Amino acid sequence: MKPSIPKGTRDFSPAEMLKRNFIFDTIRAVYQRYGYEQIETPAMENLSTLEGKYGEEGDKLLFRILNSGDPFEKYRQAHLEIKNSDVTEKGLRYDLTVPFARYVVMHQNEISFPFKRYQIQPVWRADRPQKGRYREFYQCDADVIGSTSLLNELELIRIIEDVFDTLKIDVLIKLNNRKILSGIAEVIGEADKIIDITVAIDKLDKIGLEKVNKELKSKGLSETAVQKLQPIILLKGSNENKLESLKNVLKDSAIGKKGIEEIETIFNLLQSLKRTARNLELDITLARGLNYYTGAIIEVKPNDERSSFTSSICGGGRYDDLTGIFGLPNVSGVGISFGADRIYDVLEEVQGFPDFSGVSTKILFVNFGEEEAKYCLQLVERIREDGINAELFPDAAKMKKQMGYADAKKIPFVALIGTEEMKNGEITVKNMSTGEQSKVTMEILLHMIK
RNA sequence: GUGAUUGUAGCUCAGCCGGUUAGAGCGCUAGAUUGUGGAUCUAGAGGUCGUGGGUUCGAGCCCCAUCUUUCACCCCA
Repeated sequence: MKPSIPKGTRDFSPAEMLKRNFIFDTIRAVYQRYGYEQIETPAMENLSTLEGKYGEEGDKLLFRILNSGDPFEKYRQAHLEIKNSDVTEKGLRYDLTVPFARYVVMHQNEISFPFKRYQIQPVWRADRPQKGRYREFYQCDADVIGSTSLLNELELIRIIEDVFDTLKIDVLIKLNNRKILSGIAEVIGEADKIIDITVAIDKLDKIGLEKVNKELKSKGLSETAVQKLQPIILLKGSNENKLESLKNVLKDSAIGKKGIEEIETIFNLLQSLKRTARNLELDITLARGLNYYTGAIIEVKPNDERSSFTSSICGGGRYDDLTGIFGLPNVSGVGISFGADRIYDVLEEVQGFPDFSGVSTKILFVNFGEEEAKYCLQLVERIREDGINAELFPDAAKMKKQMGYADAKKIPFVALIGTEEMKNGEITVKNMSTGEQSKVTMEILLHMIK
């Protein structure tokens, strides 16, 4: 049979794993520097945990796992109609936030709040694959749960800056607040249509004002409401200018004013760190994940001409009551998630990966035969004791084969030890990039390849 | 879920109007070179033309279905 893998999934070869680990290691190091602790949760969750948390669309994109055995058998025999819930009760996780909420509720007695956790694991969505969209991809989440302080929002923004600074990706961080969106819906007299409004204006960049207005009307917004909305969604200028305008627009909305206050607090905190925040933009058309965000909404996009990515590579926000549905009310959380696979694609486009040659094996010992190999084994052990990656070729293959192996694997040094070297206690070492070759002692060799 | 698009050697791709035994470059293996990789030369291996049907005297090429690739919509990391 011809081997294949499921649609939207990928294999990762050694060269790709070096790059992927560069991303994971960077994010992990930053998370740890800010005091976040790692957890993992199972690949599969009970469907009761997942269903209804991601909206109608999300439910369709859940991978459901068929119960083991032949779950259809008894229904078939009795000629009964079969419902999904009869044959599947588990599903692959769709994101890391909902499983985390479940984790917090189940482990609430072991956790001392506020709990700062990070989690780097794959998630699965039965989406049609396309640019930057896979059916299996890694999310790198950090959340703070059990604290309403806006210092957490500030910290997450600083984490985003640190990660992309380290990865050397220019980004634009967009910030909004769900309370501002609620305020806007309120002042235009369409408070109950907030989801329709936010979904529509979120597309402003993409489809333009005209189509946004058309969508708004098709969702049942009145002409006057749409007209009232125009100056608000077209707000331009600096963050300060936008905030001043919004204060005026939302002066009669308590919730709207609260949202403005939160945004201002975050900006002020950033300024107190003497950060210019030039890559931080207040964007009131930013809606995202409306299903559980209640306060801050964060989205990060690449800001580099060489990248064709217009979709987000990191997103997040505050959700006031995510654990409520699992029976633990009044616990607020705020978090972000880096999309590792999209960051990978961006780094490829901007050629931002460092050179990984020589990060693996530093020296290969050529195998000339049983006796020589046995002798080399001790030397390889000695080199590894110093923490240097070294290997002995397992077969007494032809020199051409062994040298070719070193070449293909970009191993910078090759040691050749035959009967002559064994007798004299020497090591013939060849520098594979210059072609130079010399006879040295172990001490000198260690110095050379360190 | 909707609309396009792709599939020929390990990889990148040719393949004429439907016509005999499907080609190239790179890679791979072996040799030139029995203790020396990359460069060169020589030889060799490697194909169910994604899969299953159909049309035809004849299909890599046309038709249908299906899987897959890529892209857009919806939605999203």
